[in-house]
Amino acid sequence: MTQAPDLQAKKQPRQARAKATVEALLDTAARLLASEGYAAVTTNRVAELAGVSIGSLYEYFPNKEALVAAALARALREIVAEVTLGLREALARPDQPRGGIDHWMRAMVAALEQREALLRAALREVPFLWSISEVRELSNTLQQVAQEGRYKSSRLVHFEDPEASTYLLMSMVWSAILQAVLYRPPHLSRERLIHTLVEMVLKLL
Amino acid sequence: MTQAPDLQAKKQPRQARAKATVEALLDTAARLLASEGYAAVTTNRVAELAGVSIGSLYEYFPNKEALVAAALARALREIVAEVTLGLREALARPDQPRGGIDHWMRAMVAALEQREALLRAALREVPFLWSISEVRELSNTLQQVAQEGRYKSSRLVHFEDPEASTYLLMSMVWSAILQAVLYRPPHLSRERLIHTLVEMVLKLL
DNA sequence: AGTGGTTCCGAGCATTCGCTCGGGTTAGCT
DNA sequence: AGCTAACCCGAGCGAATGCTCGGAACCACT
Repeated sequence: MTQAPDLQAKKQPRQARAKATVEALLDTAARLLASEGYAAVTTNRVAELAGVSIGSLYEYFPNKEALVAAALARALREIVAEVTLGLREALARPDQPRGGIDHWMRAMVAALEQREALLRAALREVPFLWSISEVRELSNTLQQVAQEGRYKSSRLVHFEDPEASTYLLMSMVWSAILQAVLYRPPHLSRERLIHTLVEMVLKLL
Repeated sequence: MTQAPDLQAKKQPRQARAKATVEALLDTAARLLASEGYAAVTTNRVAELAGVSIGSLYEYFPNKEALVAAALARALREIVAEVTLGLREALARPDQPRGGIDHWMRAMVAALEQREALLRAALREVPFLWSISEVRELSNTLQQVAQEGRYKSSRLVHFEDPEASTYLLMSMVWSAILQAVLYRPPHLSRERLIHTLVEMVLKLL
């Protein structure tokens, strides 16, 4: 398998001007990846579109991979934050458990749909995706969030193997939503997806 | 997004000698993709490792993408065949429904595990994966297999929306297995995965 | 105004890789 | 044997791309 590249940031921007440069580079990299795919993300092009010279790019990122990794890590952190917030809101609702689960599902769908193109390109084309720490830790993070939901809600999962069940249930729901958002199966609208998933989860709890 | 490349075969091998050449190229491409990732699959390298000249490679494949696509399509057809066979065997078992479901799950896990590295590289790195027709049709094919299983088994799924439910259930189980095989979560052994999945599916039927 | 650190610049180097093309070799047939 | 089509060969072309490097411009501080 391909060797994991160096993803460490090279240098920290100190002045405000430099911070803006780095932000512009990250934005442009993400935009380009989402709209034209990984092959279109060339360092020269990113620098040009960001209104920055290629030399400046290499002041803050050791190589191309580190740039893309930073852009993806930022997007992933946003997603995790939104899903976590969604769970908190879900637990606060009076119409448990259906209302809570429904709300949480919608939060996940929204978080993924907002970044649909970026996620598609990342998952399908970025070779070093799994050497980005935020990506590797995602499933653990999600599992922790799910466990928290299980503890705090009044309902409990009744399985012989609650740990594996929670992990699998979360993993399955997440995969199904991701799949549906990215692949858009023609006969499965967003509403139908959410409703069916809610029913299935309720049946399992 | 990147434009879909031409994946049509250029010319058919007629003599046995030529057929062997094509097979060697497909084998080598798959092996290289599985062991070193997509970046390592260069046409010159594939030809060299296959013991064939680069000129001969381009006799039978119009471009690099078509070569990789052909190798992946072959692997996918094998997987579908094994999963379909697994369902037939499952339906013939006396210990329904648990024994059948368990058997089918094992068939899926085995089919995917056998090609673990190849699938990992394909799913993570091959940019044009979704312009391969066998890939695009996979989820439909699987759904049809699942529908067949639902009809032929004595048990029926009792959902308000049986079509969406079957699709989602199949999609979720498939994703969960694929996920588990490719990412090998540390606390989820094969046995634990299969057992938990069987329990969940039984609970949903 | 001087100074040292920070930021920015962009032409071009070095390398890689997909693919062509002109020509040689082999198989199958009469 | 002679002929044609199928098959095979591999040096090298052309284009793309990651990244360097020497130096200019800018900022914050005294």
